[in-house]
Amino acid sequence: MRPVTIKDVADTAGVSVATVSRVLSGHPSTSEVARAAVGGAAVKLGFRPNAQARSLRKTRTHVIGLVLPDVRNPFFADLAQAIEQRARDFDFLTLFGNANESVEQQDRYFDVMLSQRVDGLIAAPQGGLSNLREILDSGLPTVFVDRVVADTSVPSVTPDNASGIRQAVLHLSRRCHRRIGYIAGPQSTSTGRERLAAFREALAETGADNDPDLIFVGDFQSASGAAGARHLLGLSRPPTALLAADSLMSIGAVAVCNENGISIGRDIAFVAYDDIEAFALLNPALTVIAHDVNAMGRLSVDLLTRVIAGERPESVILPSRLIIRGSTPPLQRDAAR
Amino acid sequence: MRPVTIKDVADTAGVSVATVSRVLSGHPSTSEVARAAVGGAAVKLGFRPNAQARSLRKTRTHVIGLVLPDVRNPFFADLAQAIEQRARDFDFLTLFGNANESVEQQDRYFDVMLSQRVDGLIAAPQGGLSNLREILDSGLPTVFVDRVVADTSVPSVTPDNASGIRQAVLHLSRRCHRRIGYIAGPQSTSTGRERLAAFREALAETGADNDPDLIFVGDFQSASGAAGARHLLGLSRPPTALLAADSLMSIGAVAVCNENGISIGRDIAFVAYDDIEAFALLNPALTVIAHDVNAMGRLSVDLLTRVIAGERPESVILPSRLIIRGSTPPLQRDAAR
DNA sequence: TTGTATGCGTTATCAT
DNA sequence: ATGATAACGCATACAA
Repeated sequence: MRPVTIKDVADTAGVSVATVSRVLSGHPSTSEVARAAVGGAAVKLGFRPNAQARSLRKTRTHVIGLVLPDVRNPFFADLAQAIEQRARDFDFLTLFGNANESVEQQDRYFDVMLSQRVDGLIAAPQGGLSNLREILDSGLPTVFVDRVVADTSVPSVTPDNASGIRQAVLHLSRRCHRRIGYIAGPQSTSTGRERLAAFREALAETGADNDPDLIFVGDFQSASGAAGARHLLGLSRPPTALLAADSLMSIGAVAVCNENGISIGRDIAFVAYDDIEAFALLNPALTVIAHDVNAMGRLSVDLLTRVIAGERPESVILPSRLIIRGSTPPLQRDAAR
Repeated sequence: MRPVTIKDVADTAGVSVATVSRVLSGHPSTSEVARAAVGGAAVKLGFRPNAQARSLRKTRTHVIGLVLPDVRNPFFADLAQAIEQRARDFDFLTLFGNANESVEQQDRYFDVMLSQRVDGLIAAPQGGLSNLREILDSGLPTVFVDRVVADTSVPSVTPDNASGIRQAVLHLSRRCHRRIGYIAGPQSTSTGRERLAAFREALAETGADNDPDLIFVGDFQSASGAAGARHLLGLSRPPTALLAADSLMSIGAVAVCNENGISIGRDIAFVAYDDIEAFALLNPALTVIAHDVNAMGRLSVDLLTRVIAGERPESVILPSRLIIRGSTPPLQRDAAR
């Protein structure tokens, strides 16, 4: 079953390949009869232009690459959806790579994107500059989303990590919590680092306990959230409130609280990062640090199109918003601890 | 910044393009000196083979297409992850298309996959045969996953929908529920149809109320789950148990129960389709119809590789398992209704 | 308006 | 083992 080529169409339409090409790409210099003949032949033969051949000839592929750390993380799934939809507006196909929170897989996808000659790249990177060297050297238009790599001039769209964490800690502080357990993200990511730094600053600002034991560094996966909760709850002086740096770790942590019969909202306060739909269903519902994921996706595509056009757009920081729900009631008798 | 080609490498290595190609593709007929020279030049210039040109020349692209209905649905996100990881084992890159539960977008992605000349296609289709005509006619190796299209000879990997629903209804029946509200999936999908049919059969088998009002047809999105719950709870004779045909609709339905102060487990029983992590966190945790999503993903890739190899593998149906949790306690005083 | 011919970057055939 | 060259499918400069 040999694929149908432009030559086959030309033969059955009784014209040259050049005419077929012109008709199919909407070139103005085509006669009515040619359009009819070519159109008919193309439909009859079920012709599909070969994208490889086309983008070999032209310089552009009309494909953008998207490298994200983890599709199973609802935040990134939503982001992928938003980016893909927006890319569609610009007639870009999104080639999606899931790095699975692994630097090796991320690097492999960067390689693939280069080989596929994508017109641009949107990535939520991890690790340092080293593995991105080739991408940046190649001149491939690139935009970072959610996460960034320091010491690059790559435009980015990121959440206001510092503000989000600060709002959460201030809120807990107003609820009289002084021992706040923090399940941090991996320090190989900018979000992991920024959120942890913001947490420490907020601790200082509010005068809450700055106890190293109260900080557990996870890896943005639910298992590490569970491990973090186990560590924190097992402390001789356990925290009265928990704050986790992403949704997956929050899920793991909540599961551990449930297993141990520790009632969120009554025995312990809880704030999660990222507002995923299921968090509102919990009883009590979870207080979260929320973002406009859709805007984040749209903006990253918009920035990328401008980079492709040769501009150097400014990076964007999107506001974080604390949504207060039942998991962080005013601290009562627990304060005695 | 013109991309580096094999010609550039040949020039700086002082050999012909043929030799460069042979060295780079590991052809045995190469000398040690040639390997060294080419390798050095390639690294020095940061050469990336052009995948377009390569797959234009060869017949294979080493890319498989994956068309799924909705990345935001955790079931499909997990499935995408599993498929991608397995595809990697076969050195296949996964080109991902998100149909957004829309037939038009699905069709557009089918088109794209054809144009990109993917080596194979895995899809969870919706709608009828019509829009798949071209794919099947083209001879593109294809496998269906989760959903199927009737009257095709496309191998598939699907969950045992009938068994899953039947187990759930029998379980509720044993818990003495006789009025079970069902939030069905769209009848344009095989899963939507099969699950609804199974529900009706199970109703007959258990002798539970077969009241048309107790069936609400949604679209697999959370908003329709909410609408369904509102409809069912507003009935003059409301159900004592709710069953929703996917995780997103379950989320919407649970949210509505919460809003209306209807306590799941106490005021109403609830069974959700698909075992997503957050469902175990709810209080009480949700009873679910679960599947081995990872196996489903792996198997679909395995089947596809066999189709690509020219075989005609048998379709696979994976077992459904009912995981009983707190949301479906024995019916007590509510039975009076 | 249409056709001929060339080139995009790579692989493979055929000599050497 | 290596080099020259044709071919993959398409778009376009140039001629007609």
